[in-house]
Amino acid sequence: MANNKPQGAQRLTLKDVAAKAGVSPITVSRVVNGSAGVRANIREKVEIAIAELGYIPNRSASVLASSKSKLIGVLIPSLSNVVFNDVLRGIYDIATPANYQVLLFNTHYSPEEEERAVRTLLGQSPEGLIITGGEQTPAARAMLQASAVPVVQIMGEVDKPIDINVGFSHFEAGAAVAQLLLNRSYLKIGFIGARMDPRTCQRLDGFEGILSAANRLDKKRIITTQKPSSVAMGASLFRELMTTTQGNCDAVFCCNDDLALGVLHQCKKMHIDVPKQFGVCGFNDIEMAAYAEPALSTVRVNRYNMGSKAMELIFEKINPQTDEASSISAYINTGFELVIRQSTR
Amino acid sequence: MANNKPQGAQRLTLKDVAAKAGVSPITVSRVVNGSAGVRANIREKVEIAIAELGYIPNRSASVLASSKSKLIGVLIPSLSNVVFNDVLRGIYDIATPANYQVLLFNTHYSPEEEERAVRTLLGQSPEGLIITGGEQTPAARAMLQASAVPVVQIMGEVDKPIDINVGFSHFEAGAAVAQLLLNRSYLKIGFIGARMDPRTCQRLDGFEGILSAANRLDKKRIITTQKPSSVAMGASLFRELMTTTQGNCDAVFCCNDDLALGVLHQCKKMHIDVPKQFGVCGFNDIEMAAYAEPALSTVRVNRYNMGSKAMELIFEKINPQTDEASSISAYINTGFELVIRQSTR
DNA sequence: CGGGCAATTGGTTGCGCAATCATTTTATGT
DNA sequence: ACATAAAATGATTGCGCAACCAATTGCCCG
Repeated sequence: MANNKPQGAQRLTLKDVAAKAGVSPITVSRVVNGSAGVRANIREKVEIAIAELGYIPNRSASVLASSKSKLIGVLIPSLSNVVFNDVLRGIYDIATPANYQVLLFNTHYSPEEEERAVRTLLGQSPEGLIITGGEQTPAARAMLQASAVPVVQIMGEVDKPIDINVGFSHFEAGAAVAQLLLNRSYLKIGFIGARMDPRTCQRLDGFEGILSAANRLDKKRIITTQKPSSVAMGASLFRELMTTTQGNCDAVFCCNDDLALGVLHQCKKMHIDVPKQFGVCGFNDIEMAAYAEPALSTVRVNRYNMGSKAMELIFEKINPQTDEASSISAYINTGFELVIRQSTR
Repeated sequence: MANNKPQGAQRLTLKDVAAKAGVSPITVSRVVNGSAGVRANIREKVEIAIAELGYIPNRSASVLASSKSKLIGVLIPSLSNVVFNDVLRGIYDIATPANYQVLLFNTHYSPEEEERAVRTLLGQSPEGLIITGGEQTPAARAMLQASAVPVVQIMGEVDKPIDINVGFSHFEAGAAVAQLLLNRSYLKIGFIGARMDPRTCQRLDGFEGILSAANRLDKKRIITTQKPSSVAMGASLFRELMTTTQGNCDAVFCCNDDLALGVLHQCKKMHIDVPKQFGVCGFNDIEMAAYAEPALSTVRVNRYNMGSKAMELIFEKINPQTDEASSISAYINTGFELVIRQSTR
């Protein structure tokens, strides 16, 4: 039995505190909200009453009365993907000190779930929204547009931003990797991708574009799956790549580092020499990339920054510091950077 | 300029929808809440009006009026630690389909931040709380006790649970690792730990207990830091261990797999043969553990389960299915499991 | 075709708080 | 000490919704 909790304790209100402190409810409200204009001795009296009673203000009532929610809604497609950890950290690190709360939804890469989450979220009068990518359903987009709430689309560069867009061009990043591998004189370059969300597809597009321009594109070397990404999946897709191409492949761009780590592992097992015989490039630059054997070449991305910058922009919009109201440009490019280690020649 | 959003659109209310549909507000409310007892034709009329107007109910008003929030508060100490990803996934996977929302707070391993978060959270009339560990401040504990909200403490076994406790004994897990290393005839066994949160300390305690009983404990072989854990930190602490003990050490228990991966990396660099010359055991069994070289022995833990089980217990408490009101035992042991791979003989 | 009953619909009220404006108290200067 | 301004405090009201109970409607049966 774990039922050592009281039942139905009557909720304390401002009035209770006011009675105890011998002031009016509104004065208590002012103390709670830290607004100036309360004499020190009264403030103290009220604070003591609050402490003794253990009063906790009712947020719903406050939001309803003031229509200020101090709430930021965040929609991300996955909780298992480490990438979003860093983004979230960036968001929380800015939001929390400002006394804002974060309501987080996992959309599982589904625009429909995303639409549902947007609807739910807008019901809470959020003061800002951070959403992933630009593939909202028309209905979700319409709600967002109509809402008068600052919206930041993060992660990728988006075609027509709803409001603000913070991220980088996955297309260009994919192209840069293709160019890198070409420059290192790999000739039969493949691609391994899992999950294949919109941003992964953009990387593939950019990648294919460069290869195709160099007359080096062979679609047989592109192995993808809708299943989630993992190290094991990387190893498995690599085996598939080797089978499909009958070994006629000398480098691969993996859509993330987990996959690439799996490829590296599999290469060792198959006695394929990386980077001489075979080049491997990942994406994201997770910590393990530097500690792999050989160390993994990859693409570094400012995940933390995307989150923190998005939050900062929302605050800037809520509370314009500069005179020219919205000097915020629609697209903030957080960039990317090739990190060349030992898995490519 | 990114200011393509309308300003101050008057918020739609039940009344607006009611007027449009030609019914009373309360009927609209019933449709919105999906309660039975609305004739199909009226329901449809209302639904059309909702869709045309794009009405979104105001959650604060609803919570205030009904004191049902459909909100679960979650307090975790870190967003960067992968461990909590899995826990969170477990929580969300149960909460979301039940139409519950999750309000997540990062306490940064600080009981003070935790207390603040508890206060904030209780102001939102949550229907359940999931918090990490049992080291709440007295004030936080008191608020929690007084709140009549189901509280689940997760991750570790807790001395005196506030309400329900889901986790496993880190003490026993640490002891089990010590016993394992002893059994594999390692004699000079060390410990490497970062962050040193309460659960890590419990693992160390259990570990020391066994070594001490076997007369094999040497505190010089225990290297810890308060700094966060990482692969790099593992390598660094290992170097420190080797310096401090002048190489008089033949195995190490790392408080998590990241650290252990760093140790493995450093061993390779220093040409130390794992597992013959030196044994390494990690903790958590993250995916990379199996793909390390040599594959890492570690301790597997049901992280996802801790989250999902915690949520299920909250639902059970909110909405008792069984007749015997609270047949929930105070402590649910999610267990752990030694996973022996190639980094130990 | 009508009586009786269950199912459906609506009116009123209050949830707890903050905005607004009115009132009282305090400080300042002469 | 008094006038005046300035600051602090209080009273009233409404935010949008659901609970509660009352009124109405439709349905089924004889």
